Amino acid sequence: MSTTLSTSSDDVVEVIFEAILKKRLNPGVKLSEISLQEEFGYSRSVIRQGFDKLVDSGVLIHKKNQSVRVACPTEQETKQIYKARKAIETGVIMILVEKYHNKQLDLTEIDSMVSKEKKLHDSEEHAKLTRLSCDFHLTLAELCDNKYLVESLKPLIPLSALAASVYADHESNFCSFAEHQELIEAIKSNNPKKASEAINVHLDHCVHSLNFGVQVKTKNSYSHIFN
Amino acid sequence: MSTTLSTSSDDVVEVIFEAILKKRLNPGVKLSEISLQEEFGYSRSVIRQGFDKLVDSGVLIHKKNQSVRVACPTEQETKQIYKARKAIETGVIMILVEKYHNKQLDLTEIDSMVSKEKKLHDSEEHAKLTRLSCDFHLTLAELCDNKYLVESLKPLIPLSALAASVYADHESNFCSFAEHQELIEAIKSNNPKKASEAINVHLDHCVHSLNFGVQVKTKNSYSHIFN
DNA sequence: GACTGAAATATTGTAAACAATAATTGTTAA
DNA sequence: TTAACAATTATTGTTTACAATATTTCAGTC
Repeated sequence: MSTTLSTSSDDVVEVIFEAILKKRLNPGVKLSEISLQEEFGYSRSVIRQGFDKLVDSGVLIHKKNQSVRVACPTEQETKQIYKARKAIETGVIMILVEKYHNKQLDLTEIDSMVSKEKKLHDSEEHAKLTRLSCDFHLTLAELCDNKYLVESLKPLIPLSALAASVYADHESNFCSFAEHQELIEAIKSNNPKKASEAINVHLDHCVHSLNFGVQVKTKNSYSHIFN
Repeated sequence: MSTTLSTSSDDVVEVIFEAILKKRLNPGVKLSEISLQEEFGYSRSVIRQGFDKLVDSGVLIHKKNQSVRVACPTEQETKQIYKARKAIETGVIMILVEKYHNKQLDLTEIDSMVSKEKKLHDSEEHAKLTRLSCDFHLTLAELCDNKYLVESLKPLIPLSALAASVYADHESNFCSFAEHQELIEAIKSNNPKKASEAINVHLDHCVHSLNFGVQVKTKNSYSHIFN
C-alpha cells in the first residue's frame, strides 16, 4: 500500500508478480523459501515476508507446513475473479468518465498504451501483449487517484493472468486491444452507460475466450525464472 | 484469504480488527511489537506477521524503523475509502439482486441483523450498533459467495470505522439501520436500479454525516485495550 | 515389479540473538 | 527557563538457530 515505505520484501513481491505476468511462473509451481534465498540474496525471513503478502492477495497458496505454490485458479474461482473485477472496474470506469468530463483526466498515457498494444498485436508478440493488457487495466485504476481502488484490483490482475495461462487456448485474442480502444472512446464520449457496458462486455469476453475443458498441467522447476 | 490455512498471526489480525471496531484502539495509537508480545503470548515474529498483514490492508501505518500506528484517515482518504466502497458494494448489491431473483439467496440472517440493529438503536447501545453496522456490510459481501469480492471490501470496513471515530460527531446516526432496511427491501423487490441507488445514497449519507472540521486527536496509551 | 513402512532428508514454524536506527533522557550552556 | 547536543534506552530490521512437520529415499515384503 502506498502509505507504506517499501521494504526489502516488496522486492520479492514485485519480482514474483513480474514473473507471473511474464509467464515465467506457471500455476501450481512450488516455491521454497531456502531455494529462493540464493536467487534474491535476501535471507529466508525476508523471502517469507514477501510470500506472506502474496498469499494474502491469493496469488500464492499456502497450506500449513508446506511450501507455497503459485495459485491455480479453478473454473469457479476464475469466474469469481472476473465477477469481482467487473464490480471494481465498472466503478473505475464510472469515476474516469466523470473525471474526463470535468477535464481532470489526462488520457495521453493510456492512449499510447493502446497504440503499443496494437503494434504488439500486429507483430504477434503475444507474451508482451498479454503483459501490456494487464498493465492497461491497472493503469485505468491508477488514473482514478484512489489507492484503495488500486489495491483492490491489484491482486486480481495476476490472478487473471494465471487463469489465462491455464485455460486460454490461444492467448493472442484473450484480452482484446480493440475493446480497450472502444473503452477509451466510451470514456471520451462522456457516456457512462456506454462505458459501463464496454467494460462489462470486455471482461465477459475475456472469460468466454477461456476453455475450461483443458487438463490442468503444473510445472515444478524454477530455474532461470526471475532473470 | 480463505484459501490459506489460518495461522497464529491471523489471531493478531483478528484481535486488532476487533479492537478497532470496538473503538478500543483509536486512530494514531502506536503499537510496539515487544509490548504486544506479552499481551498475546506469541513471539515477536508472529506479532510482526500480523502487523504486516494489517499494514498491507492500510489499517496500520508503518514507516521504516518506526512503530506501526493505527491509521488515521485524512479527509481525502476517507472520501477515497467511500468511493472505493461504492464501487465494490454496488457490485455486491447487483449480484445479490440477481441471486435473490434466481431464488439462490437466503436473507434470513441479514434480516435478523437489521432487526438487531434496530434494537440496539432503540436501546442506545451505540458502540455495539457501530460494530453491527460494519458486520452488516461485510455480510452482504459474503452472501455473494465470492471470496475475492469479500477480500476487496474487508480492509475498507475497519478503515471506515476509523474514519468515523475521528470525524463523527454523534455516532448514533452515522450508519443508519433504517437505510439498511431499505437496502434489503430493494434487493427483495428485484429492482436493480433502486438497489443500486439505495447503496450509493446510503454510503453518501455516511460520508456526509462526518464533520471534517474537527481537530484530529490521537491517543497514545494502550493499556486495557484488548480485553 | 509394485506396495508398505521406516529412516533420512528437506522444509517450514517459531523463537531468540544481534545489528541498525529511532526515541528518550539527561547534561550543559546561553 | 529554554535550547542544543550527547549519552542512553528502546524499538525495529535482519539473520541465525532450533523444533516441528512434511517429503523423499530406500529397504523389505508380497
